[in-house]
Amino acid sequence: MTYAKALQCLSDPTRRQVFERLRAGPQSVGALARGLPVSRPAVSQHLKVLKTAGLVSDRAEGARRVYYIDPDGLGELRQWVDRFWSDSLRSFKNEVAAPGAAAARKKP
Amino acid sequence: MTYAKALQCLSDPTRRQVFERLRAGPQSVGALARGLPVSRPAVSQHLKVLKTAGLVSDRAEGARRVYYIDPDGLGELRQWVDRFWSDSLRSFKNEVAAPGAAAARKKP
DNA sequence: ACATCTCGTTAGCATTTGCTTACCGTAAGT
DNA sequence: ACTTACGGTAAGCAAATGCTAACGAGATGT
Repeated sequence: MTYAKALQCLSDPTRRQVFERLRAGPQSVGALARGLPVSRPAVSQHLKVLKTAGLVSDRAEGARRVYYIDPDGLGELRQWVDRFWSDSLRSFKNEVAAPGAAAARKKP
Repeated sequence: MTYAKALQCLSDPTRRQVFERLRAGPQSVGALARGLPVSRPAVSQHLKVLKTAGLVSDRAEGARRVYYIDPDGLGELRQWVDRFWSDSLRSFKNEVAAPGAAAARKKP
């Protein structure tokens, strides 16, 4: 059920930008904010949400906090999408072959 | 860039419910609304959004419209998540091996 | 022709959400 | 001790978002 949180997190564009910037490697909050069009507190709030979704983790490094991507949350999302995609592809092939074959139609 | 729309679509819980109900097979709007805690127009609006994101398609069947999952939108999302997951897993392994090795630290 | 069923669209409303500005605690440097 | 750098949190606000109720259009059946 954690894929739901992951989806909601990654739905916001700027939050997704924050997340994608971490793809290059661990970074501090200030470094992230410097390359984004929003303020530093905004980035901090986004990181908080990303953390509660299990998408990132953080580690103290002196005065600054370094954030990095945590594969756990992304893994669950990946699993959900993968299963969904397999099922959908199968039922879609049946669909184009015999349209409405799987539908619950009252009056065919 | 369509994965962005897919993410925003699937972030809403009820919209995700609509989408997951189509997993079983093509269904009409009324049939979908009957099993959900929201009104029929709400379902109709959700389907509209899902359609513009390439996640579903529809076909006229007499007076009613039957919706079904379109693999295109989901496929792009899948691709994006897959790539992201591979990269993240790799950099995460490097991370636990040598913490901060990939980080851009000004003062090590 | 009339009534019925199905669905999309609009207007309006309540809630949520992302952002900024301020403030406060902690860590390092002098 | 004082100052500076870094980042989390709270308050407040403007914008986006999802919902319902009401209406209109097209197909089906009698």
